[in-house]
Amino acid sequence: MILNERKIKILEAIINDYIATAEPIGSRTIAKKYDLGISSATIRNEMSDLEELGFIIQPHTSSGRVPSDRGYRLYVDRLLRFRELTEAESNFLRSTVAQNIDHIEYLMRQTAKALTMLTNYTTVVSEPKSQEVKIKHVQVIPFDDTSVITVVVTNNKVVKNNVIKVDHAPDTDILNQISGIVNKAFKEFSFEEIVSKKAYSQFLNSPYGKLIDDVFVSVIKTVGQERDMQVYTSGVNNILDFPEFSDIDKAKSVFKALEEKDMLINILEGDGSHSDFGNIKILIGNENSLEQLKDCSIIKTDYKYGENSYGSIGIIGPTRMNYAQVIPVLSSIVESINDVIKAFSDG
Amino acid sequence: MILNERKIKILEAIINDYIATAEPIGSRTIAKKYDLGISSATIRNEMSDLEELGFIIQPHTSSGRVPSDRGYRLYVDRLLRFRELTEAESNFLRSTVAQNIDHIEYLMRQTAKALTMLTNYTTVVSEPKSQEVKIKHVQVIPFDDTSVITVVVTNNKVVKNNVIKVDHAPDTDILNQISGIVNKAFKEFSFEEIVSKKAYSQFLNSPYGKLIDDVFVSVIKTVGQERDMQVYTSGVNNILDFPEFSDIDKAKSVFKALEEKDMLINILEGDGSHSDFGNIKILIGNENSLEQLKDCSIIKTDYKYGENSYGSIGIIGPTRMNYAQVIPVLSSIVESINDVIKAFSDG
DNA sequence: TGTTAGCACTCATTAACATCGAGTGCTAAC
DNA sequence: GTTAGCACTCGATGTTAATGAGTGCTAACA
Repeated sequence: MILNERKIKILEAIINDYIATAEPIGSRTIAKKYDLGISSATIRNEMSDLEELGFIIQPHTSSGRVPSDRGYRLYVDRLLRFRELTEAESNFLRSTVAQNIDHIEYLMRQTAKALTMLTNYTTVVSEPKSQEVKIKHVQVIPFDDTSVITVVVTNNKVVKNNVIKVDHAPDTDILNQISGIVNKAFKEFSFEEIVSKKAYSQFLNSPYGKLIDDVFVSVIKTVGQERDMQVYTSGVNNILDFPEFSDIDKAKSVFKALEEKDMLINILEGDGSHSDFGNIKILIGNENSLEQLKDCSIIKTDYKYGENSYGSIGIIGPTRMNYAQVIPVLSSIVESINDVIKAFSDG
Repeated sequence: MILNERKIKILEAIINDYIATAEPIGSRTIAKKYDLGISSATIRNEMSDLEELGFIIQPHTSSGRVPSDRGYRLYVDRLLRFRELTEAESNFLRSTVAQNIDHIEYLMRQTAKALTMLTNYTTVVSEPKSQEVKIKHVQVIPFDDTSVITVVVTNNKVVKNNVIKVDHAPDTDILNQISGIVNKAFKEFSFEEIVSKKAYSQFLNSPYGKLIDDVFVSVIKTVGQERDMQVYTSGVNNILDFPEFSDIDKAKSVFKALEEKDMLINILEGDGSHSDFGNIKILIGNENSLEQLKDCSIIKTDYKYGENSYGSIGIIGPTRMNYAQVIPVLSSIVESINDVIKAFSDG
């Protein structure tokens, strides 16, 4: 059986309609609504074929048809025509990025918020990470009599900090010297040499040996820490607005997947064998590895922030999500981030 | 009509039962389950009185009774007997606090998580804020050729940072000097004098005048910024586990209230005229000012973190939440925070 | 006078059943 | 190959009756 032009037209009609209404579509509806020049009976025959080919599904005998994952896949691969962003939408995204480009945390949060606002789906944004995290600078800062704070800046422009307890906090000058020692060590020695304390053993017996050791340990801990990988979500509750999740248990299962940081990272980093549009990857329904998201699609991509450092952005909605709109929106904001970051870096 | 001992016993039975089952309670159930030595008919009469007094409500003629907000209020004020925490629970809370005491962000997140784990309700934790935010220390840190990072530590041990663009980034020594200037200014001048640039006008014409000005502006912005007030939530989706929110619209309305940061701050800071137990405040149903949370109760308190700096913790559940358990749990974790912070500060 | 057994009554819930209508597959004619 | 026509399916909707948990009231009792 061949997938001729007419079958594709019908499939497209079904998908477009289903995206808009979330209701199974019958042959008569198509015959009336789309001017295909054929009768409902003919459409009926074609639909029967489309079902056999696996592109549509009949929830029960005597109901209309609903697109299958495979149907959406064909639609996304071959039929999709993007909806252009309006001037206002572009400006909104661009200014969101521009206003927050100097602060990665705000940028992630506001990006998530903006995407949710424009799409009404759920957005997930992960912190930029490089293959190899490099320490750009460490600074030890005084806090009070018995504690100092170490601040670590990494090559992905992420700033982390930790409090260190001391018997008696040294003054700023001493702390600056210690900072100098630490920075020098991170420049001149390998990570292993630092972990083994070889890189700074000579300082261990100095009056501030204990503090210096504490600072190194704290920095290593901070950088190596998994608990630190931030992921922001926005619009999780929008799930409840879609009729496919009006069954509370289905909604719960999606929520479960979206509430654990590990799961979210999984979603964003999970395979997605090939890129669908430019750098954008699309996972439809069961293409996704998470059982809980089998009724969802994920549209995701990476953004660059800092040298060699990439974070991810994903938009999650029901499989019948509005691909034609979401992809340009996502594409646009990533373009903005890359542009603005570049302009920012160039001064 | 007087609220005698027997009526109170019956009310208590109704509330305990309703907290456990979420089902309206009838007179026969009470007669059978609780050995009050009176027949269901007598209980019926008493229940009728209790309804007239406003402590219980009949959802419809011929159904059992359900506690009203006023009923819960009486229960909380006069009848509540706390459930002691087990050794394991105490240890869990204490170690959660101890492991994160050096980092306010983790502390907030893990506190929220731990409370949700023990109670199965929703937890909200807000960042510590002092009446007056004081700047403990400012440090300017090198990043790359065209940007430096300012790190601001405030008296509530919160660390904030901002990227500043420069034409050509000075070396660490110069940045340390600049940090020195800034810190000195914040020590010796009033906030107004800094905002008006009077405090550092003498430096504005030096080679690094532009950068110095940028740093001051950035610090002021950082400290004054409302967008920065962090609030963490945990277990929001647990709402769906309670039958009172199996109506998806009711759940949505609660979610709405819990998804906006402003709302959450509102919840945590909202009045709550008097403290119910020690420093713990309880808002039952409509006692809460948010319409969306009229079917919820909020149990909240403050914790101290850093000098004169307080954050809030709130636990939100249905009005029939397990007050007897939640209050000791909340009480315990705050005690832990205060203890551990104290031990930590004392060295 | 307070308590209680008894009884009529209420009303949400559930099940059984009929009806409706959107949609199908199949057949026969064009 | 297309289509009109028709019998059939099945979810959705509505009606009715039965069930049972619960009430309020009354009259008798201690």
